[in-house]
Amino acid sequence: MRGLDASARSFTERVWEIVRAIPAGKVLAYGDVAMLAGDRKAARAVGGALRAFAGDHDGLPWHRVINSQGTISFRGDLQRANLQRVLLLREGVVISELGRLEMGRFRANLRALPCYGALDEGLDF
DNA sequence: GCGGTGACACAAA
DNA sequence: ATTTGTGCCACCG
Repeated sequence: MRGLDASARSFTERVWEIVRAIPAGKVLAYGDVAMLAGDRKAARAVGGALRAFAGDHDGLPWHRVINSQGTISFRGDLQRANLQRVLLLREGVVISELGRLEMGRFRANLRALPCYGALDEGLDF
């Protein structure tokens, strides 16, 4: 297996590393990040990891992470949602008027990203 | 250690 | 296609 050592860093740090590796113009679902981070079911915690980042050092393309339905998660923060939409459009990501994008076309290649033992859970992709 | 919280996912209705 | 309910996890009091 090509999984890295998950215990090397905290879940949050793993999330940051993975998100940092998402190429411009591509996106990933929270669930995808969770899987790569080694926890298939921790999609929700991924949001927390990015929340914790809020405002910190730039360089983390947090806007490239959306929900599995191909839409931006509002969760009450319209400010952030708008910014995220603009940043994605700026990278060439096509978003419909309903705020949805084609995952099949803009989803980043999982095999090209850091992976923390996701395969141990019997998953493959 | 326990219980709430939240940028989620998925199945069911 | 939409709306609910339920499961799951890391963080923070």
